[in-house]
Amino acid sequence: MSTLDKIKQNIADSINAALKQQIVQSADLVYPPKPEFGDISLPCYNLAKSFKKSPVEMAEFLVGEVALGGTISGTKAIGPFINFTFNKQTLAQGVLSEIALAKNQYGLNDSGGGQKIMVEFAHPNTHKAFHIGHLRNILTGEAVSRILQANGYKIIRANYQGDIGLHIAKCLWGIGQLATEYKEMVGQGVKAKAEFLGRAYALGSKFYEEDEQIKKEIVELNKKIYSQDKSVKRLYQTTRKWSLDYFGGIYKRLNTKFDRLYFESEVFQRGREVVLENLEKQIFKKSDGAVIFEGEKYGLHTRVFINSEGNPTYEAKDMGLAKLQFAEFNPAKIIHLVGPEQVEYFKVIIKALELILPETKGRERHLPYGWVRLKAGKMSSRLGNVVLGEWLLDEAKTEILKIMKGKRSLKNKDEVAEKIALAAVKYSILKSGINTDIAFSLEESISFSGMSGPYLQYTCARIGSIMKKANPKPQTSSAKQIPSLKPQKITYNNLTEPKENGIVNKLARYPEMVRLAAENYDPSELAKYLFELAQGFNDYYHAVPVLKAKTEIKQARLALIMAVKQTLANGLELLGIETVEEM
RNA sequence: GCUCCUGUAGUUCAAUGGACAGAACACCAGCCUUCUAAGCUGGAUAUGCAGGUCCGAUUCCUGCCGGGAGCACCA
Repeated sequence: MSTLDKIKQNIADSINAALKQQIVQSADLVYPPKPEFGDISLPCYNLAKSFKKSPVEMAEFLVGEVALGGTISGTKAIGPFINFTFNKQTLAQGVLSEIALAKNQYGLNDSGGGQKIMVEFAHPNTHKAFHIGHLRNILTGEAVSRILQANGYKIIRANYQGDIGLHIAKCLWGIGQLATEYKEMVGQGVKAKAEFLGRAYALGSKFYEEDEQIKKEIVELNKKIYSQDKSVKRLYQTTRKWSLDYFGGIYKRLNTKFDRLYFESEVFQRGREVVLENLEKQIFKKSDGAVIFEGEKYGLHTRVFINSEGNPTYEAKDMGLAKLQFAEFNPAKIIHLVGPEQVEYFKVIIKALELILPETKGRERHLPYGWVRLKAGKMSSRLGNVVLGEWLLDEAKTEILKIMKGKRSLKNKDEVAEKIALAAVKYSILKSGINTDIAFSLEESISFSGMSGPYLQYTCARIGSIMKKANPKPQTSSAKQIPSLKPQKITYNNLTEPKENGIVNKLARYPEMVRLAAENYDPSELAKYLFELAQGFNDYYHAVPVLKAKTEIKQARLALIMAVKQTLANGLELLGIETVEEM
C-alpha cells in the first residue's frame, strides 16, 4: 500500500467510525479542483440519501463528527463536499521516504499477481511501407506492456507480421516492372531496400485497381506465392528478409524487443485446417464455394474464412494464430492492439474462436488505438502517400541538433539528440488518448516546448544539475540510480511552501496513476500526470531557491526535488522514454 | 441502406454523472549580475442543434445536422 492509500484508508475509516457504519470506501474520495479547498474530499450526495439529509447538511454534519488527528489535520465543508487537509509533515515524511527507499521501484504494484498477458502489437506487413501509424502502434504497445508489467503482470510481447497475402503479390508484381531498379538494390542498405519495396507495392496496388488484366496476373502470382512456386520463391524470400531486417532496425531504435515474432506464413495452413475441421461441426458453412461464418446468429455479420480459391483469409489465419499462441504460452489474456476499423471484425473472430476453442472465451481482447491522419489529405500505403515512421524520427533529430547548436556544448551530442528526438515523438503520440485519432502535424510531433517529451527531460536535467552543485552531494549507491538523501536525517516540517505541498501531493498520487493506466490500458493518463508534475516543479524552481536555503531547509528541498526526478524517471520509463542528464 | 465510432477555445488535445469545463500550441505583454530561458509570470476565446432523465449532464437517453469507419471471398 502506498502512503496515500494508507491515508485514504484512514480517512474512510474515520468517516465510517463517525457514522458508525461501513459505508464509505477509500475509492469514494476525490481530489478537489483547488488546493485551497483541501487535499482530498468526499462528495456527500450519496451519503445524504442514506441519512435523509441534504448533501450540504450532510457535509456540515460530518465536519462536526469526524475526529481529527493522525493523518488528518483539518476538515472543512464547502457546499456538498467535505474537504480534508492532510497533516503535511506526515504526508511528506511518508511519501518522500517511500520514494527515496523504493527508488526506481516507486509506484510498482503487484495487482497482476504474475498473470501472463500476451500483448500483440506492431504487426507491420512485409513488402509495405512502415508509416507513422505503425509507429503509434509500437509506441502504444510497448507502453501498455511496460505499464502492465509495473502492475505485476508477466508480459509476452508478440508481433504478428503479414508476410503472405495479396499485398505481397502486388509488391512482387511491381518489382517485375521495376526490374532494373531491383538489380541495383541488391548492394544498397536496408533503408533503401525498404523504400523500394514500398514503391513497388504502391505501383502494383495501383494497377491492380485500374487494370483488369493485371489484376488477374496478380491473383495468379498470389497463388504461386501460396504454393511456394519455384518461379517466385527466391524473390519472395529475399524481399521478405529485406523488410524484416528493416523492421528489426526500427524495433531496436525504438527500444522494443519481441518475445515471439509470428508470421502469417506459419499460421495460414493451420488456420485453414482448423476451419475445415469445424466445417463438419457446422460452426462454419459453405457458400458460393467459400467457407463462411454466419455471424448473424450472434448479432454480428458474416465473414469469409476460406475463399473460393481455397485460400485462407485473414480470418482463418487468425484462428491458426490463436491456436498457436495458446499452445505456446497459455496466456491468461491476449491483447491485440489493432486499429478501430476492425472492431466489428474482431467481434466476429473472437466469437468464432470461442466456438472452436472454448478455453479462449473471455481471454481474447481487441484493444483499438486511434488513427494517425494527415491534416492535408489521407495517408495510404496503397497510394504511396505516407509519412514514414523513420523519416519522422530523423526529422526530429535534425531539428534538435539545430537547437543544440546555439546551446551548451555536450560531449555526447548525437546520443543526446537521439534520445530527445525519441522522447519528442514518443510523448507526442502517447499523450493522446489511446483511442483518439491524431491529426498529424510535423511541428507538433517534434515539439520541444510545452507538453512535450523534451520538457520532461529538461525538468530532469535541471534537477540533476542542482544535485550536482549541492554540497554535500547526495549519496548514490550505484551509477544507474538516482541519488537520494537518507530519509531519516531529514526534517520534513521544513517543507512549508504551498508549492511544496502541492508537489508532495502530486508525488503521492503516482502509484495511483500507474494503476489507473493499467486499468484503462491507456498510457495517456500517465503522460498527462508526468507533465503536471514537471510543471509543478518548474513553477517551484523559479519561485523557491534550493541551494541557497539554510542547511536543514536545503536538505528537505533536495529530498523533494530528487523525489520529483525519481518519479519522473520512473513514469517516463513506463512510457518507454529515456531521461538525459544534460541537454 | 444497415451497424459502429465521433462532434469541446483559432488549432491540437483533457475532463470515474459532481465544486468555476482544464492544458498545450499560436498571439500579445513582461522575467536571465540568481540552482540549464527547451523555462517562468500575466492576458482572450469553447461543450454542433433540439428535447429528455437527474438535486446536478461535456458525460446517460431520443431526434436532427456534420465528420470517420465497417458491412462475403483485401489485410
